[in-house]
Amino acid sequence: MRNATIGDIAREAAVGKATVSRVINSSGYVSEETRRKVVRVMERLNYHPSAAAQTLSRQASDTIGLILPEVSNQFFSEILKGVSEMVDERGYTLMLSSSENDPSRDFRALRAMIGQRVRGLVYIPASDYTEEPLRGQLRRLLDQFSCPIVLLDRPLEAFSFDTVMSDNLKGGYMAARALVRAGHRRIGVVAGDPDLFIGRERLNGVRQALRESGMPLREEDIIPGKFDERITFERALERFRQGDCPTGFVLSNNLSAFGFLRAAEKAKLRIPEDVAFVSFDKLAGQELYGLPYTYLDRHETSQGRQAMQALFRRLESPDRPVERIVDPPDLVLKGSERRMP
Amino acid sequence: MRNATIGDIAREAAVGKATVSRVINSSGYVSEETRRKVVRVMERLNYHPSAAAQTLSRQASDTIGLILPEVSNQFFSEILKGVSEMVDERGYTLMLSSSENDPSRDFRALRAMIGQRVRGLVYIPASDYTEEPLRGQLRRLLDQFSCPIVLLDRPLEAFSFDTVMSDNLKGGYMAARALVRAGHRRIGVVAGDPDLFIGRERLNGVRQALRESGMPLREEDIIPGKFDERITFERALERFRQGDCPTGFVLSNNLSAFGFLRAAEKAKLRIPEDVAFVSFDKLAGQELYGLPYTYLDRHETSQGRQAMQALFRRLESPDRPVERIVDPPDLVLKGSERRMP
DNA sequence: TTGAAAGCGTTACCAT
DNA sequence: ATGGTAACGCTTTCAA
Repeated sequence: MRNATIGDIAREAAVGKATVSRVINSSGYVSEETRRKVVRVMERLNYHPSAAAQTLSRQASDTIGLILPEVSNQFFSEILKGVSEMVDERGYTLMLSSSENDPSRDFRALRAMIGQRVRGLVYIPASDYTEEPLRGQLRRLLDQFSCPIVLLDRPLEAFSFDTVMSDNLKGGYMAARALVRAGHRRIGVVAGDPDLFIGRERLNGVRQALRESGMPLREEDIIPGKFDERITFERALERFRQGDCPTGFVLSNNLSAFGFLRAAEKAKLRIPEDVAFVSFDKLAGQELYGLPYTYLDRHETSQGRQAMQALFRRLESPDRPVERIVDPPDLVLKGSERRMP
Repeated sequence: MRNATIGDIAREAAVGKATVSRVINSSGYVSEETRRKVVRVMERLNYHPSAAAQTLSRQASDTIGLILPEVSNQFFSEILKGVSEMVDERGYTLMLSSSENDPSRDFRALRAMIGQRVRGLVYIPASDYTEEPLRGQLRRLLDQFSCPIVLLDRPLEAFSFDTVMSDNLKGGYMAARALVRAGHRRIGVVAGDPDLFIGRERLNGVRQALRESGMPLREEDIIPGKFDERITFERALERFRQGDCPTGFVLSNNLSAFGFLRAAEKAKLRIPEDVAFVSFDKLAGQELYGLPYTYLDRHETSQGRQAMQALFRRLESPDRPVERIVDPPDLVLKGSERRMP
């Protein structure tokens, strides 16, 4: 049973399609009487305008695209929440794609969004795309968007899009400083993916803080975790067993924290007695476990909302200067940073 | 700069639009030579067919809709992951809406999906809609879908859609039995939302197990948690302070567990020495904390995939009998169920 | 205040 | 094997 069309409504209400259209969009002149008549018919026939037809005719859709690297990572779920809320509030519709950190899936998602002619795109790239030919391919794809694009969480150098991201340098710095203040004299780090700017940046922040504190980061105290739980687990465990460890670590994100904590447990290291840490990103329900867990709050939901706001701002004034919103994290002390004698 | 259209391609390649269309869809006859020529032009012009135009013309979209109650609840994130994976694999596109457990937002989401003329809908309702007028409104909306609908996680009685859900009765039963086996002689429950079938069902499972074990559930041992963290926290704390408590509890979902654990901590009750439990749903990263956490694994990602598979099955054979897939949870013993002397 | 008709970018039918 | 053309459901312009 076909859905009612504007033609059906027009016929039943004995008016022209144009009039029905005006009623739908509350645009142009329609006498109150006609309006009511039309509305009644629409209700009777359960009329819902076809988004596809509207998009085609208006040459603009009501869809906002969101591409993110991992749907089921709590960090991105919170971002999704922020984006989804605002999309809803403004009466848009959300098209979601997950790249699972894979550039080819990232590109596929981009192509799908182009096909949808999305009204705006919030994009968390799977990679930094600093190397050819990927970067060129990305540019070609991004050029196809005739709508605003906001980069979220991961900036893309050499592209000038509005961007909302954390202050990663400062974050790394704050985390390391917290450990220093707690009295640690040797500090290590579970580094994020060195292929990602945000990974290097956090590491740089740590480096800088340690240098300033006169205890430069040693190469052997950098555990390459790549923002991956398993890799972090393996490397951290290896490092623990090797001995001669720092007393405190900076962890680069929530997945690093998972891996690190598993490794610590396996190595029978107590937190913070045997090994202390400060991590980027909270863990769902961390408060409960009695586990001390000091972290940098990156306001994920708020960042999602900010990205959408930036998108809407640009939608309204396309010529405004490019925006880069850099959100400084908040340090939340929960005891895991402590130095035990 | 407009996106290229099929007309542009046709002109540049000096062929008819129909031919270009055949190339796009690999349908009908096109000589290899022409095909190549057309493909070359499409690549040169970065051609991406307009999804809206295709939808309109084919009278069918490539979009799958997903409506869920809470985007940022880990349980639903995992479901989202399963759905999103399959949508991707089959070359569809995902439209996501979150109702935040609010029927009016639920309805709004449904209307949006109708407008999109989605090809299929995976629907986790915000409510059971057992009462009028809501149920009637829901029916009117659902009737507008000319595509398959699969109910996920929460069944809707009086509607005969394909359904994928947990075996909640059995889950409640298993959880309570686990406590009984562990030696508990008095068992309570943090009940889910009594307005939801799944909430009542889990409670019934617990009741049944306890009755069979000759220690019927007492009214005062039912803590009304409503699947809400805050409510559970408050009620559980109240109950703990009141004293004369069961030694073990069944918790109805992950949010109940959060609230319960916070309350236990606040009341200085140790797990499982002072109070034991078995909960529905895992917690992200629970393994890490050294917190014993016995739970029922409900295979969320798999359920998401199963829902999509059911959807595709129905898409392929619309006349097959209605399917109800009831997934029994797995009990994962992690020590929180233990009875300490 | 209203309606006829053109156009949006495809697909599919029908000729050729 | 190919192309012209009429849909598809809506918006928008223009005339009335």
